[in-house]
Amino acid sequence: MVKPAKTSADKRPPLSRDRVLHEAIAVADEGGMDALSMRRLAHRLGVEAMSIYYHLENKDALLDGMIDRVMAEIELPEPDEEWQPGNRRRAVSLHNMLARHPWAAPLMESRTNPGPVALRYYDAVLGSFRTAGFSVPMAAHAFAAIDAYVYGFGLQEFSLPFDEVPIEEIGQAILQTLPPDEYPYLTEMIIDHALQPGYDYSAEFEWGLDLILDAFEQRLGES
Amino acid sequence: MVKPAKTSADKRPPLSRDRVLHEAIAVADEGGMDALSMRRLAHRLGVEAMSIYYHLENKDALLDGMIDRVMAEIELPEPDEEWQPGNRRRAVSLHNMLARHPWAAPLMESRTNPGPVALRYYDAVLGSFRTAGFSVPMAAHAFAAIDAYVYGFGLQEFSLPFDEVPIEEIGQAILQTLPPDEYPYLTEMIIDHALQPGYDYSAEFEWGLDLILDAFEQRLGES
DNA sequence: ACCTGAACACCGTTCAAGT
DNA sequence: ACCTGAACACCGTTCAAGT
Repeated sequence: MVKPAKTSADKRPPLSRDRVLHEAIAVADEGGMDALSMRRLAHRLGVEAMSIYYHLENKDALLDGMIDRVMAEIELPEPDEEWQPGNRRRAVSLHNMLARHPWAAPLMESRTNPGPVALRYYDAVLGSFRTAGFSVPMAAHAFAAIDAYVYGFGLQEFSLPFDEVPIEEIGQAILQTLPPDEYPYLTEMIIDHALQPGYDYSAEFEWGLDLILDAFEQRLGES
Repeated sequence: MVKPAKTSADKRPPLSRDRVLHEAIAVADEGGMDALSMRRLAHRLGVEAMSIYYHLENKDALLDGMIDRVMAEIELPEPDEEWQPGNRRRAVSLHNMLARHPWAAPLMESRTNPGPVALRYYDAVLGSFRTAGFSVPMAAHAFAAIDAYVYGFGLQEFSLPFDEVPIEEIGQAILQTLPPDEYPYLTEMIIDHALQPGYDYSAEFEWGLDLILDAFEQRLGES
């Protein structure tokens, strides 16, 4: 008997850990963490909910796997790169990753078992500071401060459901209900800054990032 | 007929928006966001789940109410206070609030309708910068950078379930499974820094905060 | 005015069973 | 080896009904 050749429409690729993780990230990217249920994910994979449990132990393992995957999207500082441009590139690419995966920031910080991708990432970043002459405590300061800034900025920037409604309308809407003499500085900020034509909030990210990087450069020179 | 005097054990105080919010915050503080279900909350209030809906429209309104309440715990910069000590005090008290309510950081950033408490907070912070001579764009920079740092730091510090297990054991556990020659800088950081007797991670927060505040002080002097 | 019971459309997960 | 169906203990919310 000859095995019948299957047409491409005939059958989906078999379920696998990889396919499940890929689709889970897609679901979370589109609809947020609330949209990611085992049942809905299974439906998108053309399979029953219970089938997922053959490839991943439970939902926690699914979340760990998703984090490991998106962390691989972060560019590492290169060994032959100066610490500042290397970490600038890393921070910007982390920021971009958080833009693609708005659900990731809170999740990354609440998981306890770092995968190999995470460990390599930590080691590369710490290495970039140490080889540039940072002391061990100073490397800890730099890692903590830069990452707190990047995650925190991403948290406010990307966890808002502003994909459809442009930020101007939000500002306008707030202005409508705002007694201007009760909140003069907030009113001023919205009118004279946030609602100005050239305003670009994402430029704010790199401004603050450079402030922090420059501050470390300075401390390095002092010691 | 005389109304019978009720003994204190006889009856709980009647349900109210205030009691619901108070208890909801307590539940989230103890068990995290996952523990907060309408049914469990109702049970703690000695009431059926549906009773809550009389006082709050739905779970979203509950979350908005919780955020408004915890934001009231943040100390505002005073009008007669210098911008730097005022914002240092504010940032530290925000950090403390996030320590008490680890669930708050991701939630605060994902809500869209700021209550009166939030508006007053924004206005007070912006006012402290403007009266100190910050331009409007510079006040925006400062607010964005400082708050990104505080929220991001709190995110990594408090969303970990490290209440019971001390951080040393975590470090030890990671070390066990870590091939030291593959991750030399990470190994060094854990052994020579994180596991040292005097190590205090919470001191890291104020170190980075002062770095950022000083950097703004400097830019102010330059312009 | 304030609270409840039953019902609906969902969850994650276990476990025995199918191929 | 890989997938499924039925079942369990949960969710948020609607709606009509109780006092």
